[in-house]
Amino acid sequence: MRIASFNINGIKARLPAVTEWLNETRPDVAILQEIKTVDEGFPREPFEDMGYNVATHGQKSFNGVALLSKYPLEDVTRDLPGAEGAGREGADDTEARYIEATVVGDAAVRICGLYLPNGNPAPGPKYDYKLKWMARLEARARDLLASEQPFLMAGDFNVIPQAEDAARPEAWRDDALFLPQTRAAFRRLTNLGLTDALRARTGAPGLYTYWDFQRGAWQRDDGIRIDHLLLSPQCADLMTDCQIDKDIRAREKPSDHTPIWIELAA
DNA sequence: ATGGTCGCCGAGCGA
Repeated sequence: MRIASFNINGIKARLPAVTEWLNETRPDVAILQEIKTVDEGFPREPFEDMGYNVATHGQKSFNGVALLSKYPLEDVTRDLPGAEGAGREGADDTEARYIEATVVGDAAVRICGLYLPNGNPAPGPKYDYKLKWMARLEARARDLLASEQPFLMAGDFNVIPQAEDAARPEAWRDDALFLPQTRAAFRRLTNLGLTDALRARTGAPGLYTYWDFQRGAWQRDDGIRIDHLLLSPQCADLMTDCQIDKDIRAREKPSDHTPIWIELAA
């Protein structure tokens, strides 16, 4: 089972690029971030015509996540648990950043698709929201770990885990993506026993998933690794490959991110 | 030091 994650930066602008990528790489499951539309605005038909089941959690203009799967999407849930006042008016998290579903191939895998808050500027309320969100994600990981079912958390974490994950780490020193508190919160996830799939496969530096549209970042390979696949122990046992589709970033009208994928014996 | 680029939509915000 091949599972890919891709921050597409707007489905309305990216539909041709996304369908081309899917046709070429044929992932069984695609985890999308920043669809930037309400559910009704998401073009389900092109994906359904390619054999994908579709589940979205959208909002107007910003954020939004989606799951595409050749297997049925079972027990779909939206929103990360733990928001204060969740489900009521005035709840403190109204942003569409999280979706979960179970897919069953040779084994059942719980898929958690996420678009973690950027958090800039830091310090400030946006950074506080990011750290709270990461604490809620840790709590969700603890609950899923207790169930001992294979699961993975995948998406745009907006976290540069270590200096080697940036071409110019000094440029990110005061950024919400790289501040010590951010990296510590990410480390709490891996310390729970979740495996950073790409790092488990290779220690090579210079592997990035995002290059800014500005300042010729792509041309200079001035990138950062912020899109991650974190695997539960039972899921990591099944991994046979993990790679970044770097060439997608070089195409016409690209997203500023590029896909990352894993192959599971499931 | 500043400005540089995208996508959302139709002004400015978020990244």
